[in-house]
Amino acid sequence: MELGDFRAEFDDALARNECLSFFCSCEIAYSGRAEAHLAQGDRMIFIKNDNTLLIHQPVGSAPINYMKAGGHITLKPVSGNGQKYLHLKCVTADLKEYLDVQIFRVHTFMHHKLEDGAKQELAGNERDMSDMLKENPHLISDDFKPLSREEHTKFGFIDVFGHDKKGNLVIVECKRYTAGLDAVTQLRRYVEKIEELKGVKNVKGILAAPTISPNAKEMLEKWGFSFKAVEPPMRLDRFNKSQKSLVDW
Amino acid sequence: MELGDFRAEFDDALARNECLSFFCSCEIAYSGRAEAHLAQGDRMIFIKNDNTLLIHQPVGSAPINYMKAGGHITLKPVSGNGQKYLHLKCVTADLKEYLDVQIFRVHTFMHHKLEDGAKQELAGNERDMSDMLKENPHLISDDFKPLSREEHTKFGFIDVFGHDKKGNLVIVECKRYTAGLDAVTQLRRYVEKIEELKGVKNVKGILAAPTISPNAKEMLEKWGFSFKAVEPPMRLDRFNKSQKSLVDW
DNA sequence: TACTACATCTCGCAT
DNA sequence: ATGCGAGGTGTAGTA
Repeated sequence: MELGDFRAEFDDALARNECLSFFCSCEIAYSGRAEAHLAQGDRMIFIKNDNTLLIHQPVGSAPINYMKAGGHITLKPVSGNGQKYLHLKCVTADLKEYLDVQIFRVHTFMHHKLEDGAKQELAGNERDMSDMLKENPHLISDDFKPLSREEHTKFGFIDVFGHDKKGNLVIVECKRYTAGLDAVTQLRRYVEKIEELKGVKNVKGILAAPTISPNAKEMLEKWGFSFKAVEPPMRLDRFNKSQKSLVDW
Repeated sequence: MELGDFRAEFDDALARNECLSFFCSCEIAYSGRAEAHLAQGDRMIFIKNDNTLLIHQPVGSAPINYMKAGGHITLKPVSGNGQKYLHLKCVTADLKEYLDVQIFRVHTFMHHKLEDGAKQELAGNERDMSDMLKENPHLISDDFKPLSREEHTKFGFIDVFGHDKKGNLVIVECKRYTAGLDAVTQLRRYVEKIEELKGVKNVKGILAAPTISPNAKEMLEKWGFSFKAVEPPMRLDRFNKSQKSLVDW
């Protein structure tokens, strides 16, 4: 696609607040929270309604460059060093971040006004897991009595909080995947804070997750906490519902 | 765009391992690490060389749905309930994750073979910050003598490790942004492990970051550690280099 | 492969 | 706005 034509259509689409996407050959520089440079190559570039700008290489999940919503976007022709190219620029409102793209060739370009008010519903996150543990305390232990869930304190928030028959306070930290060292330190922080706050010493810490890493287990036991193997809820759902069709959710 | 035409062109482009991007009206279901559903609306869909699949709503940085590289992608026509649509499906090789997209309308479509072997150079990450502190130990204190950087141990890795003139071991944990509770617990874990490993008690913990949150500071001081205000390196670079042009990196 | 921590993390929620 | 933690986190580095 000829660069002049591209520029005219780009500006027009941008002015109408459409979404834009194009494949191009470009070179990229970013300056802001870090400094980055990417040599010339083919990429796909997206610009959204809110001026979010995403640049993707032909492989990988994460964008190689991006600017968050609200940036100021411009596209200017440049002639220099015997070559012509377009300079796509995006600057944040506070002028702290810059993205500069030298566009040498545009392979294909499309733009359209997109309408979408839908929000994704999601099941099987950590919140659902703590719900499950509060509703099914036997998954933790026979004498666990949950009192609250997602208790917010100024030093963090506790997934499930309760007590046992022996009068111990019990704090449960749950993770959907293999619990690591960070999960243990997090649990420890909560336990110590509750002990301090309530002025007691009989606070039990329980880490509930499908699995735990060896080092984390070692540290957990050293601190007198315990691990309880618990599957995250949506895995159980799928097992129980035996292959219901995915399209009709 | 007519759905039949789209399908033919889609299959052809996919077979040739091109990158594909299109705007469409669709409804989405995901099942795998969680269960998700997104009602009908306009989105942009990307498919990369490695079968990475990304779906973006018209606003926001993160994809609303995605499948990582290596999935098996198919597009089939469906007639049912008096309506016709296309069923875009992506399944991981281990069959543990499914993405199902009902495509009701395709607004625009493009595809092209992208060639890109470039890798991004990036400066100003945490590694650069620990480098800076090792090279300029006075940023920590006048008597800090660094010994190693990014020391890997089985219980985590320490950003900068050294000692002072009084013979204390010194562990520096650095963060590029405001240090929070997690940074303090991380530092504490390293300090305690080193004390245990070396059988000593004189290990000083220092948290180096541009700022620290109030709760984190409270916890830091309670544990006898200290905070040192340090700017991440690339901010200094920009200040020192006084506005060098961004395009010529 | 598993484990660990960073990320220009992003996002949501609560203060 | 800031603080805090989850995320279908993704990604890199290492044992």
